[in-house]
Amino acid sequence: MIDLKALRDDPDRFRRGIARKRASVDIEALLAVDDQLRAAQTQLQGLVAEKNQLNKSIGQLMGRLKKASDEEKAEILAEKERLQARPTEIKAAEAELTDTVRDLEAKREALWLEVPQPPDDDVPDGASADDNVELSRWSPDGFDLGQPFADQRGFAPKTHLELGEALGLFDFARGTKIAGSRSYVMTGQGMRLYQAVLRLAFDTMIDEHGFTPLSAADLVRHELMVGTGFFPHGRDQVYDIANPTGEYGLALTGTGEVGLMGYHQGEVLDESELPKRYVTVSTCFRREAGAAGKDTAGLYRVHQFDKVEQVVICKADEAESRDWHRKMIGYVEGLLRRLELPYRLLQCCSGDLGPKNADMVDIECWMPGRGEDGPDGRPTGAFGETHSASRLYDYQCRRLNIRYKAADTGKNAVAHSLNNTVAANPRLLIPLLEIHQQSDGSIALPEALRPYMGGRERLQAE
RNA sequence: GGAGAGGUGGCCGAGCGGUUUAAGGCGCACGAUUGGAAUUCGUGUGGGGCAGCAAUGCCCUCGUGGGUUCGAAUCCCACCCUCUCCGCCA
Repeated sequence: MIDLKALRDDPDRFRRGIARKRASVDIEALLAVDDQLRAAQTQLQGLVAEKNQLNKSIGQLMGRLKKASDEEKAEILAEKERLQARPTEIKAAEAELTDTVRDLEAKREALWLEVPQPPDDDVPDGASADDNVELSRWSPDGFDLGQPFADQRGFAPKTHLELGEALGLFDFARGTKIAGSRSYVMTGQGMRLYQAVLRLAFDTMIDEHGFTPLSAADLVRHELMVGTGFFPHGRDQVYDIANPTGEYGLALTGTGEVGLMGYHQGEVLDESELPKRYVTVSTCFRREAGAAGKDTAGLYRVHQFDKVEQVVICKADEAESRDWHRKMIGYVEGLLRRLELPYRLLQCCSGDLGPKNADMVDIECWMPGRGEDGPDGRPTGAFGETHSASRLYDYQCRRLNIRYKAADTGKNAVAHSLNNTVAANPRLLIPLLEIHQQSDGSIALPEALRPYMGGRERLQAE
């Protein structure tokens, strides 16, 4: 939700933002409704003020009634009759105006919610993910992203599906018995690896980066889904449990961000408490509506998964927001390096940002078993998105009503928020298995994971 | 699931149709007193919105929404939420 005052002051900035995001939102209609609404409000308030004044007089008059003599009482009551004529008159006009105001408020709200956060000026312009810009890439010693896997390692890579089946790490056939398409069972050392990656990611955020671990609910009120910006747009991606008795139901969250941001919903924090840095590991649920037939095989796109997520709530300062964004991306880079996984940073273009973001950087890991098939009928490898770092400024905190008392002015200000994946499984297991596979079909485990794997150095058929 | 209690400002708490622009207290801020402090005294102290260059004025807000009334924290209806006890339960 954008700042309406900012829109009034500089509508052009928002017009540009809408064009850059390839959105179609009627700013002119919003501005017009806003003008009408404020005029009506002013008029209504004048009427109510007059009514209140008169009623106050009546109140004072009636206060004298108790001590009054009989003839004074008659006078007072007659005076009251006379005085209450005008308030009665105002009431009728007021009712009509109130309807107008409510109607305009609803219209304004609907248009207002549609206005996306303008992308930052340094976000490259573009229509879709195809226009995203690679910022950097990294790969561990001994792996060259410019060379085919087979050429540098001396054998053709297997896909994570083939590896997992051979090593007994997961089971799709039985998974679908339990939960239908896009479901899976992590088995044996596969389940252990799954947890090892999450634990490494989680512990690193706490011990090395000072984040506060939280466990908030994954089943949350609709109100919070609206506040975090996943409702109403995106509702079709959510497993939603309508409440048969009340206005609000519950929904299963698609990311830990929802619970973490909901923690401070409606609060006024003190500036000295900021920044708030939270990390959680949560189960995420996504319908993947509209993705039918896409990435159906394997662990890439599933309905239920687990994710370590980081969130920062900081003061309303662009430089500080930008600084946190870099840091939060840096934490992930550190983790991926420790996991010895080749990756690249991708600057999302304006058209790929979504309504909430001023800026978004995706991190993609190299997955040798993904991508188009080569001449030998085997996949040639491709980058696949594993992380997404969002910078939202005050857009989300305004919806959630998360504010803080500014130390210098003493005024309340809407805070800024950011979020980024730390590790999402099972997807991150794809590059992990595919990159670290050996010619004998075993998986060499990066050193950082070994303590979480009972000291094992590799996974092999047992 | 059964039974009951309750939602008032940062917190505690009074009010139960009109002199309430929500008493009183605590906390907090500023000021006075003091050599400095404690004490004491004084002043101020929620949020949202509209108008205005501003000072300021006004409107809304006593869980939420509706109703009765000239007038609602107070009366009526519906809903939401919280707590306690019993039952069930990882």
